[in-house]
Amino acid sequence: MAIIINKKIYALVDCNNFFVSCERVFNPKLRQVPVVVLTNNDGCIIARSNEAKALGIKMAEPFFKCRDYLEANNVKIFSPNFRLYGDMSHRVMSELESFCSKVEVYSIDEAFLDLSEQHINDYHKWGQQLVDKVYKNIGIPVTVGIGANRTLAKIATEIAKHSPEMNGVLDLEGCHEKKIDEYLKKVEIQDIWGIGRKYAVKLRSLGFYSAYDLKNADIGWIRKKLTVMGQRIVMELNGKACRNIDDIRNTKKAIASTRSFGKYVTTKREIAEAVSLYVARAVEKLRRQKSRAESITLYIRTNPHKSGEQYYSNSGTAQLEYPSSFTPDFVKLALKILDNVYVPGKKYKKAGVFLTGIVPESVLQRKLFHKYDSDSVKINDNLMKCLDTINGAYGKRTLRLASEGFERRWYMKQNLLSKRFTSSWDELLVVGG
DNA sequence: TCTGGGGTCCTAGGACCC
DNA sequence: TCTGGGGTCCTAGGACCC
Repeated sequence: MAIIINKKIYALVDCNNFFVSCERVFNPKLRQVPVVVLTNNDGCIIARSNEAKALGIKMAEPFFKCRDYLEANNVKIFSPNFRLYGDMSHRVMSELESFCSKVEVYSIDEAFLDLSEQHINDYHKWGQQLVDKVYKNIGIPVTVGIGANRTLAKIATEIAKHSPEMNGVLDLEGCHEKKIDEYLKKVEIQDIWGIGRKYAVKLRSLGFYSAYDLKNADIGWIRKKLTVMGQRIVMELNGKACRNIDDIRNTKKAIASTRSFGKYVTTKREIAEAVSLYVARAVEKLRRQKSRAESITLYIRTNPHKSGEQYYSNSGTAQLEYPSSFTPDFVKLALKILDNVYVPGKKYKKAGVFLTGIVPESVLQRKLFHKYDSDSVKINDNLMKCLDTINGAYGKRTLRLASEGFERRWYMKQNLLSKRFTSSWDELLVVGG
């Protein structure tokens, strides 16, 4: 009797130079010219068009260091427009659903498609159709890599991106094993998904330079050096499927809101304003995923890049008596922590809050010996619902806590922002205007 | 003058229990 | 001076991802 084992097969769809591509959709003048997008606060470069890459502009390069060079080469520069990118991402992901019933959104610009149960005769052709359709309907160029697991699909995408003759598609499953090995030999160790800078240094010092080298490593030994994560990578390079993406990614286990300040901040009052805003944002995310949280961590720090000044960073965590999603509960705690970690006389550059101990909204666990007043929780829930509704309809921060401040001189820099073409009536694209 | 933000998973080690 | 063994839970810290 034959035992049929369902063979796994995955595709990774990766948007090319995603943030740049989003800007280009609404501004055709940006095509064929070098374009970069910066991080918040116009700090570093996070996205580069191919033309910008060809100029030797590096990923994560601080903007102030290369500004002159960019301007001299007439590179178009943008502050990040995350509303626009989020919206475009959503459109791409919806389009992918017409190609596969199991789409795992992995990041703003990537999704894995589990093709194991799809009936596809020719994967390569299927991939090409996908690339064409997404570009035609949304205007975003994508690359598709296909393999026996997510690691190999990722590798296929990387190879396809650097091989123009592949036209954006590589199907490793359609290759003989020898051919796959040939590809793996060309993939450098630090380009494998899950091998970062530290591990790459370690592995190279031990004689592993390519994905092919790692594929043939002793698995027990790798486990000791790189934990089970490393073990799984080696198994996947050998064709087994064992790395999973958390299916329930939309309910997060931790929620953060952190930002650098647009300028140095010294007073506790200004930091308190920023912290109030970050808390408000984090708790809003918490409510959006229908959860409550029990503890909050706050950290503040000075500029770690500034030599000659003592770097200062400190954090504190505080617990509520029961899980909450009521913003003022967390603001109160955060400001109390701030009293403990704030040291006068320092130039602060960044602050952040993390919410942890997250539980579903419905599970309001009553802790013994603690006062839990269900009536006031109901009132607070309604108050927050009202606030979220108004902010949803009239724009974020229409209603906010007075503690967030009004001047906000610490707010991040965004000097080169493009318009919110897709999310603001005032900023729709004007044709022929 | 100017260096992002938001996540995940894993392990070691301490606290605590019987 | 001697000073068990085994389990669980929690947290901090380190690695990684985009």
